[in-house]
Amino acid sequence: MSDIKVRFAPSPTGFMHIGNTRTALFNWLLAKKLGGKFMLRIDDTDFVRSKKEYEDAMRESLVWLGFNWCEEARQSARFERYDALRDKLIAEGRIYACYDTPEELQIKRKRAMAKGQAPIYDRQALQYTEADLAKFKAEGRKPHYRFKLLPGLIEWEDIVRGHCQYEAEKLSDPIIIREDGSYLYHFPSCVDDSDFGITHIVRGEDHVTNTAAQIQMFEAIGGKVPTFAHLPLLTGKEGKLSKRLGSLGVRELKADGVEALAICSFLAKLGTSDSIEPFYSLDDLAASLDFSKLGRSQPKFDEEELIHFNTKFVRSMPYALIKDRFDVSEEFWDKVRPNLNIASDIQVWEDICNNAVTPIMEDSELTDTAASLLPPEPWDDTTFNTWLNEIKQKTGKKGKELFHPIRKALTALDNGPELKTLLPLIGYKKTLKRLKGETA
RNA sequence: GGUCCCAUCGUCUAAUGGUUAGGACAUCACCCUUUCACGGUGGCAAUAUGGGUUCGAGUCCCGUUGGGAUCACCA
Repeated sequence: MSDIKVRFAPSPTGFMHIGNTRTALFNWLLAKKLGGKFMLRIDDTDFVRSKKEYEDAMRESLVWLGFNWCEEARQSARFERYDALRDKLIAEGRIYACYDTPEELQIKRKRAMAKGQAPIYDRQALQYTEADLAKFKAEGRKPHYRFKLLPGLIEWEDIVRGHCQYEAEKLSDPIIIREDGSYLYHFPSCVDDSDFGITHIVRGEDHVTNTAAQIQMFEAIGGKVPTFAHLPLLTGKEGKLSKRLGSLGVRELKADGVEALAICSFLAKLGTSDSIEPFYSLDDLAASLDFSKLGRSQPKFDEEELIHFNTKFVRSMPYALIKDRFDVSEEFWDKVRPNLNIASDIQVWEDICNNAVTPIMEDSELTDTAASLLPPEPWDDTTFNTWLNEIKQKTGKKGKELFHPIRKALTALDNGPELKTLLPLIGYKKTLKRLKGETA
């Protein structure tokens, strides 16, 4: 076992959606491919927005998707650890108190931008006088805290972006502790990644500038800087699709009959030079993972395409994947699956073959004739053709006029598997009754 | 506006500076199927733009245009 370890760190402030899923997927696949571990971390430092309901739903989605995790942590249980490191860094001068109000900061930002300058924090807090401090105290103002970035070039080798570099001077010192004392994302995330031995961080490219700041944070807390991979963000027709704007929930997709593995196959290959094709196990998908095949531009995610792909996925899905979900035989599945749109439609066909169907009579004359000519069982491979030819001769009907009324009488549907394969599944008795217009 | 990133068929992408610019998905046509489908075979379809470097540029350089990210007391 290698010491490779990755994590998926959702904040329980919403449901699992397509953007989340992609991030989790790439992390899981990387761990699998490298023989490493995948851990789940609940980033619930935002008490206001974090909800148990979301957390539960997230786990449920993760399980459904097949992303099993071997370890779990929760940030809200680790405040003592963060506090200790916070105090250490405050003592070292790397974390400093600020008393600007959000309004003041906003004004500063706007003013800087209006002047064509970078809207980065001016570090006024580093120049407070005793008098300033006394005044804030008298006013009852509470501080928030920032992490002080050291000047210089911050560099890293990104698995997907290659060499990356930022000048620390052009970045804003990130706020890491709110006025109410609660932690923001940056700091706990670095502490945890360091403490839990995370070796690779795979996330969306909306985090690249965060990475620059966090590299200094890892160094400040004496942690090892992990290897980063920043995935190009998915875009939709309406613009970007991120964990905040992402509207396409995994639960909804599941409810619509989209297979977990279809989602994974699709997301893993979208934006790569591999063609999007069905993978019927996550292990196979992991084996095919290759970051060098990822493009650098932002792929468009189209739900229609996913749905379409899912249909293709289902139609060649092996029996092993559905045998515990539906009570049908392998033979039945193999015969009917080329006509399914979603897997659960197999139930519809199961019912048509084994339960009562009220036929739809389009051409009674034809179906009556068909009934009178229906040969008794046992049937063999030639039975259907022979039978149909007799109906054709007797009625003079052919093509669609011949097939459609029979199909409607037998299945009450417009389309489906070949009648030839369907007939033996329905059987003589039901066939005969339905041709006569009886519910059977 | 500062910083960072991106730009090839409708979509995802391939192409050591030399290819008829390739593949996949979609689409269209045809074939198979005595029906709808499934399946099979083909066709259509692209280097954003202006300069430069070079014998030769999708590829290297500069500009322009367009897009995205970030600059939150969100993550």
